[in-house]
Amino acid sequence: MDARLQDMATAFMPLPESFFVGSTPRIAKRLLGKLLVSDSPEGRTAGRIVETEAYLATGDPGCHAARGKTARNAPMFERPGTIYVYKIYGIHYCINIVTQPPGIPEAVLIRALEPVEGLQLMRRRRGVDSTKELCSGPAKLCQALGIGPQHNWGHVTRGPLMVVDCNDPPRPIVTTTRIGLGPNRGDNLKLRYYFADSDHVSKR
DNA sequence: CACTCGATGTTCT
DNA sequence: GAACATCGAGTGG
Repeated sequence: MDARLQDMATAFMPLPESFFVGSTPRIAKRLLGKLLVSDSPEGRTAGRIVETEAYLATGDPGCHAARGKTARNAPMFERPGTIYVYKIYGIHYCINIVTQPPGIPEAVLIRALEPVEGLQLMRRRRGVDSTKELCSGPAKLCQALGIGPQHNWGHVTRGPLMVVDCNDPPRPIVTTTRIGLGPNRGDNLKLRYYFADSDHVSKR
């Protein structure tokens, strides 16, 4: 294997399942700065994770699994690293990564990316030009990366959707309340995390 | 800028 | 029926 291929292999080595073991808020913070890489027949798209939210199995009425297992939330009960894609408001998709052992439904919602690779493909899929508009929201980034129901039940350690460490230096993180939850649904819990200096988060 | 509202499928009351 | 981990078009300041 020549040096260039070696670099590629290193650069796109997915994080191991053990990365997704631990307390969910901790994993949500640790995911900031990692790359989400999506391969499809149209090409590769990738972005740096700059905003996440944690959803907990207990004491969190905003969690999709707060009232038990359903056909929709069943992937949340699987192994750490399992991909949970759901449809919201009938038209958009959002992606979560499971963070607890089987039977404990906790996950991290990926809320925003800084576009890194395949920006032209992202623009085509999104129908917008502005780089800031490509991935600055949970449904926007799914559209930009071509994420849909075909990825549900998948696992981020085995393509076509992977989380990759690129050894970025640490950056200051803001911890605050989650977006889009109504009253009494855990809207007071500080389980949202984003890079303070990022221009690509969904909301300040 | 801020705000309202429509799109539309699944889940829950 | 109503709510929903959203987005974008439209309106008004």
